[in-house]
Amino acid sequence: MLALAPRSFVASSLVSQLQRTSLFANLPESAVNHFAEKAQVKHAAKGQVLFIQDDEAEWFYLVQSGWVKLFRETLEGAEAVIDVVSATHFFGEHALFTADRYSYSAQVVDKTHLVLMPLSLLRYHLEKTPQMAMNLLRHTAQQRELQSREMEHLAIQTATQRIGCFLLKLCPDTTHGGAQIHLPYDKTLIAARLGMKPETFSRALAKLKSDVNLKINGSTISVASIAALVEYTCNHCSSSFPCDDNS
Amino acid sequence: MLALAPRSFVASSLVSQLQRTSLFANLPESAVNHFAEKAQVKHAAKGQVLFIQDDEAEWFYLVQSGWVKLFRETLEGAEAVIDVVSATHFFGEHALFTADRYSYSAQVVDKTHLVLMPLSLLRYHLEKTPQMAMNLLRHTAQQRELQSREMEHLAIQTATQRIGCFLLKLCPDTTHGGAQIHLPYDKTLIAARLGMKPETFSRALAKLKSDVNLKINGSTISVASIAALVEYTCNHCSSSFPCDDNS
DNA sequence: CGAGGGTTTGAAGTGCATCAAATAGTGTGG
DNA sequence: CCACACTATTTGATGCACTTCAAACCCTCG
Repeated sequence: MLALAPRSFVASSLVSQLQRTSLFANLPESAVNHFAEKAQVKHAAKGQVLFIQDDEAEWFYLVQSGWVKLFRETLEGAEAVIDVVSATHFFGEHALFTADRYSYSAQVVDKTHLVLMPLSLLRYHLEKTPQMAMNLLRHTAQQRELQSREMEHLAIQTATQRIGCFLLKLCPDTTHGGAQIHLPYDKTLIAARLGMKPETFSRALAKLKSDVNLKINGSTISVASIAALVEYTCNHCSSSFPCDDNS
Repeated sequence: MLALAPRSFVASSLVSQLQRTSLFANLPESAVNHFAEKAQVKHAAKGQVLFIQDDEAEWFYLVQSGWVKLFRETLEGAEAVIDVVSATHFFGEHALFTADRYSYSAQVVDKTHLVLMPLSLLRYHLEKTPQMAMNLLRHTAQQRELQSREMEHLAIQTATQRIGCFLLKLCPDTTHGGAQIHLPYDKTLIAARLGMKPETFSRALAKLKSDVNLKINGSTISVASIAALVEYTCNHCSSSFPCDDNS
């Protein structure tokens, strides 16, 4: 859920952008064009709320650039962050299966470019274009897989280990030895994303720093040894590193 | 994820059983027959392991009766229970999207009747029978929805509240006032299912008992006031009761 | 009746949250 | 370019929730 978009993503045409996403891959060009015609591009600033839980759902969203927080709130004001999505990722599409209501809220957390497409069009093409149903099915199944890993993490890992896992997903796969990474968004938001409080995040990151030899400078972190981080983190997870390869 | 099968489920013919599941509903009869022909019925005793994580996946499973635990294990032996499934529920089908390997282990926790069907047949019909793809898509999307609620619970609810939610799902929807319910499986397993230790479960249930006036007799529990339980539990959740209506 | 697993209870420790306050960092208007 | 205002982050002190380890209890089944 943390993969970053290729640099060229935003620069290319809308149709070509769509074709490079999991949902529109290998679709008849006419279908992709149909979506591109009905699409609306929207530019949103930090803090803007795109929709809230239980809203009637009309659109689903593709992120071109930036970051969007997907979350739920309880009556008491506690917030559960479901996901934080970036370029090439979709959200809101699942409202098709929840009586056309969004089941979470979405808020922009950084300057963001979005593509809005009608859910009705998606529904139409799910029926009409079998490849689209297969694409969405594959996509949804993979999301479910990722989610169930996160459930496992919440249930059996410590805060420090969850942070380690988060950092590992930010390391380029090709890297051996060490890596220099950059936190993609607010530490406060990362904390919420990992199911902990900001104070806990701060302390747990400090612990990780001393335990596996990190250098931390604001939101830039250099990992001396990825192997050490893997050992620290992944031994307490059911999957072995790298665990995010959806082949 | 806790819905129980109608009593008549096991008694009916295999084809009719299939047709009453979300995956086979509204399918051409020829397709359902095709699955029924290739299906194997299997009877498994408590403790039997059906497959383990990373096994090559050949079958997906429908539960006719009994209970099956789906879980993952870490190197250290910690166990995360993904789900505990009963009659009319499927599992193993998602291996289609994870390179034909199961991504969790499955163990029978009570005398269980299963129907095994080849994943290859499912793959074939997903391509050939659009309604089947739509059915699986709807099913997967709903599972994802349920999962994300559980993630929320793990992140922001206390052990006691999670137990309250679990009990509420066992109450017949139609009930007003009070209800008498029966825990469907081991308390130890329920604890694991809810992401806590058996000791914690025991103590948290005792707390719930005194806080919302339960009567507990072994695995039989009577709830004096469902409303009280709802207030205790659902105010700390983003969805309002009843939250499991997938319309 | 006895063995073994499930369940409860107790005592002590750990991890995370909470509340409060200090510090660092960022963007703004002057 | 600087000072201020505001937010993000860190740090400290304390409390609660959950776990751990250990032992007792209970229940079922051979």
